Amino acid sequence: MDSKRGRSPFVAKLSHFAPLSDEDVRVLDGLCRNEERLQAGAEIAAEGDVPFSFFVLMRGMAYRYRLLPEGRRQILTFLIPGDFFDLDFFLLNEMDHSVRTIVPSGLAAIDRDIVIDVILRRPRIGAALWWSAMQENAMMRERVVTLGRRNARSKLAYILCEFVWRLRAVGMAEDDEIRLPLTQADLADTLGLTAVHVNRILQGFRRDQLITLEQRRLTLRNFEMLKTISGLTPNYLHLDNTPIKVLRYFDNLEADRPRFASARSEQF
Amino acid sequence: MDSKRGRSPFVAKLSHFAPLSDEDVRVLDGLCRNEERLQAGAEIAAEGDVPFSFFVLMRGMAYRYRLLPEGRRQILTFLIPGDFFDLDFFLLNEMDHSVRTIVPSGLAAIDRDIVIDVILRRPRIGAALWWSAMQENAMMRERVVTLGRRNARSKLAYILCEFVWRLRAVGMAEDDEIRLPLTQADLADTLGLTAVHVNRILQGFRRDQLITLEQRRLTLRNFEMLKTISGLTPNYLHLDNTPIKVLRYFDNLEADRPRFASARSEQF
DNA sequence: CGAGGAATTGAGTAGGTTCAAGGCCGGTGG
DNA sequence: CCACCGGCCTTGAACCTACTCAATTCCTCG
Repeated sequence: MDSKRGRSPFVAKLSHFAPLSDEDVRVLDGLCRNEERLQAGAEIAAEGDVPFSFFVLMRGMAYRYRLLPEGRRQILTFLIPGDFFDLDFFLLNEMDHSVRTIVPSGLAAIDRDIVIDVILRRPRIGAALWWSAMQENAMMRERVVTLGRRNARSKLAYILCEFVWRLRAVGMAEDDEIRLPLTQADLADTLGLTAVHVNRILQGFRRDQLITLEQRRLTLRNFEMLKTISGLTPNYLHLDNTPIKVLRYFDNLEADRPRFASARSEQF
Repeated sequence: MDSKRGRSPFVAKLSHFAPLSDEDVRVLDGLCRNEERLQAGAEIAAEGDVPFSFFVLMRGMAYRYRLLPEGRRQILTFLIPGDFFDLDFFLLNEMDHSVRTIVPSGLAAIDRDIVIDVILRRPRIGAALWWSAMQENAMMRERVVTLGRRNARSKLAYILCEFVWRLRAVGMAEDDEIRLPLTQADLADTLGLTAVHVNRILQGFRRDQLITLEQRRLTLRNFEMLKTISGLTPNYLHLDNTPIKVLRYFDNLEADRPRFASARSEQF
C-alpha cells in the first residue's frame, strides 16, 4: 500500500478532515475494494460525457484538463492517491472537462447511490468529503491568484511546493523528495506558460541550488526559499486544525438522524 | 425588488437549480428579511477572519479578492444579487481572502445554525444551495482556463459575456445591456492584466462596434462575435436543464427523512 | 468650482513566446 | 547487443504581447 501507516490513501486523506471511527474506515476500505487498473495516458472521462460514477484514485496520478481550439490545453488540477472526483459530477449533466491518467493508475469506481447512502448514514464521512471539496475550492482560488498575478518563477515555485505538500499529506513524500511524473509541457499547461520557458526557469532553480529534478524525481533543496519565491500563504491547503464546531455539527447530525435499517445497509 | 417577477434575487437564483415549493420560497424570503445596508467599498470580511455567518447579497455588488505583497490584487469572483457566500466559510477556520462591496449593497446575514436547520429540513433548498456551489466551481474552472490560456482580448470578451449571462439569470439585464459598476482596474485585477492594457483592448472593442461602455453601463452590440472571441464553451454556467436524477435524489431525501418538529421550526 | 479618481494616450521596456535545431535517454526490434 | 526511434529536454535568436512609467484629459461629486 502506498501510504503511511498502511492505510489506503483515501482513508489517509479523509482522516485529515474528520476523525473517522474504525467502522468508518472499514466502510471506506470496502468501497474501494474493486480497483480498476489503467495504463498511463488512459482517458477516464471526456468533456461532454455524462458523469456516471464516483471515482477514487487509489494509485498513480491523473489530471483534469480542458482542450481549447488551436490545440492549446489548460490543466485544471492533478489527482493524487486518495483524491476522488467528483462530488460535483454526479449532479451535472455533462462534463465540462476531461480526465486522464499520467502514469499507470488504480481507480475505484463507486456507484452513485452507494455514495449517497454512505453520506447519509455516516455523517463523519460525509463531512470529510464535503471538507475535502472545500479544500479543492481553496486550491482553485490559489491557482487563480497564481495564474493572474504571479510571474513564471513564482508559478513554478508554487506548483512544486504544492506537490510536495499534497504528497506528504498522503504519506508519499520522503522529506522534501517526491516522484513527479510530469513533463515540462504538463507544468507549462498547468501554469499558463510554455514548455520552453518552464525549462529555463527550472534551469535557474537548479543553478540556484533550489531543486534537483531528474528521472521524474523532485527534491526541494531549499524549501524555505521556494516558499518565499512562490509568495504563497503558508496555510492555504487548510490541512490542519479541524475546527471543533465542525465536529459538533456532524455529531449533532448523527444524533438527529435516525439509523436506517434498509436491506441496502447490509453491504457495509 | 431588483429581480424579475417580483421575487427576491435569492429565490430567483435558487429556482434555477431546483423547483422550489411555495413553502420553500416563504422560508427563503423569511431568512433574508433582515437586510443590512452597506455603503460602497465596505469590507464585509477580511482575510484571516473567522467566518461567522452565512450571507446573501440582496442588492448591489461585491467581490472576493486576495491582496499580495507589493500591493498587487487578484479578484476571485464577483457577487451579484442572489449570490451567497459562503457555504464553505462556515467550515473553515479562517478566511483565505477578503470580501468587499463595490456599490452600496444590501446583505442578509443568516445564522449558521439556521442555515443548517433549513438544509436538513428542506432538501430542495439544500439541493439548490449545493448545486449553486457547484456552479461556482465550474465558473472557477473557466476562470483558470481563461487566465492560463487566453489572451487579453479573449479574457475581456469572456468576462463581459459572463456578466451579462449572470445578471440575466437574476433578471437584471435588459437584453444585452447591464449595469457594470467596475473600473478598468477592477477588470484588470480579475483577468491578470493591467488597467492600461484593459483600456486599450476596450478601445478596440468599441472601434469594432462590439460594445458600448459608458457611465457604468455596458451594452454588447455583437454578442455572437464576443462569444467567438472569448472562446467560451457556451453552456459552462450550467444554468439550464436540471437533471431528472437530481430531483429524484432529493425527493428520496424528503421521503426518507422524518419531519422535524422542534420549536425552532416555528420561525419559518 | 475644485479635487480626486478614472480613463486615455504615448513611448520605452521586459517577460514570455515562437520557431527551429540539436542532444539526451529509454524502449523496442532485429 | 546494438541501432534506431520517438518523446522529452535544452539552447539560441528573433519577436511580440502586455507591462511600466508618466503625462493629460475627463468625470463625478461634494
